[in-house]
Amino acid sequence: MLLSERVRIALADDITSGALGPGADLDEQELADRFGASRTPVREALRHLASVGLVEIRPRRGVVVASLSQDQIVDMFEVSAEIEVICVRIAVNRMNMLECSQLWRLHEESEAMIGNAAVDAYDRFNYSFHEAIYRATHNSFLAIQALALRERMAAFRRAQLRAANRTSQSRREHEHILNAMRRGDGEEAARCMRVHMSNAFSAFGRYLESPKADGNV
Amino acid sequence: MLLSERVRIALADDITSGALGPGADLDEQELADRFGASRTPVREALRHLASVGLVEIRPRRGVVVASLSQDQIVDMFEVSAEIEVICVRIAVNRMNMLECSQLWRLHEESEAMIGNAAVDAYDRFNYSFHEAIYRATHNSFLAIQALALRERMAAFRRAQLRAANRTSQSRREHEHILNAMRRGDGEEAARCMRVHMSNAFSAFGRYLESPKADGNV
DNA sequence: GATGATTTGTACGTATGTATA
DNA sequence: ATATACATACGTACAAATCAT
Repeated sequence: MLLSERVRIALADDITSGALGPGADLDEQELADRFGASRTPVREALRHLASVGLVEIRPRRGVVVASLSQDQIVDMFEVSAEIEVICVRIAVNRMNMLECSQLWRLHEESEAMIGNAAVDAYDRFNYSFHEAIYRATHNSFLAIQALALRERMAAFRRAQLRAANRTSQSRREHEHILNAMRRGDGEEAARCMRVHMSNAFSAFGRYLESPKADGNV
Repeated sequence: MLLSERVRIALADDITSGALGPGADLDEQELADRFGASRTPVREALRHLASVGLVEIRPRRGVVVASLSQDQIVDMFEVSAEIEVICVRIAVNRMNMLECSQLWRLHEESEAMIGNAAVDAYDRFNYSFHEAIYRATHNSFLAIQALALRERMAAFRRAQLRAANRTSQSRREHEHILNAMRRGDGEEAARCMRVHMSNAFSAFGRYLESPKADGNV
């Protein structure tokens, strides 16, 4: 694999996991030293991260981890919800039995992950669950776009999961979605997904208000 | 402005305008000579174009203008249609009177651009028209995403407009959309937009079959 | 406001991996 | 299968701009 790819993946992990918080500046030379590389592949990795919105490049002034205003986050949540609704509606019409059963299996496995102790495990499951829906659309382009947006919002999603009882409620909502999907009721599945996303957003809002609402995240 | 930015914009124009066709290979040194720059900024421009999907980088094997399979194009059209539908539905709920009147003004100006003689002018109008709808959503993130996708599909959109009578039909469809929007009927506007996008796609399909259907575009 | 230090932007050379003969 | 040619990937050096003093 290319060195620039390795750097990019490592940095993306650090950002989406929260190890590198919003606003943290990313010195090219420092990163190069850390990865035992030169500045060239580091630069290419940073440019790529900028194109997917994880970092912000201020020409000749350095690169920082993207920090979004509340308005921007609200906008992203809205788009994210609409995309998820589209995906589930299309998936209902196109998924095959294997894909449907895989979704149920994932859902069943998630039963062991409810509760605030296993938020990280539930977060990973949640990622797989939604990704499975994306794939069930049989539209690769849509799946890639949806996945990219989810990746970009990883930090916020994790935050909302930590709200009180959110994991167990999230799992119940998943079940409603799956039941509608199994019946082939696309409109009902879409409605359930909309509710699911709306609740996630509300939980994120409560999270924002509790610790410190400084307007940026 | 940064040199790499200038190169990127120039190349993006060449690709979306069709001057550089799908599959054309983009030699770093050659481009560097053409722009009077070194390979470094050219490389960064190419990386950026790859991230928005306009070119394809095959590691250590060179960069070519992206050439999409028919399946990929179908997928993109589908996503594009869904995005447009979302935008118009949201726009109906959020646009103000100024934005509404601007849409109508644009629409009226387009009357002079129907017919196959003015396809380029109509294409530019069409871009502005849909962009105005994006902005009327008052969701910057959505507007940016929608615009990026439209840019990426610029070549295909131009192609479908050249189908017989497509401009005049397109304009009529715009009028239906605008009438529903003015009435504040989001669902009807969404339906009209879906029809509009579907017809554009059909026109593109006819275009694909006529000259040479080699599977790639 | 000027000057030095630091960091990015650009240029260029070398090495590595790919494709072709 | 081996070797050769080639373009890219990476490293290094310099130039230019920003910032700190």
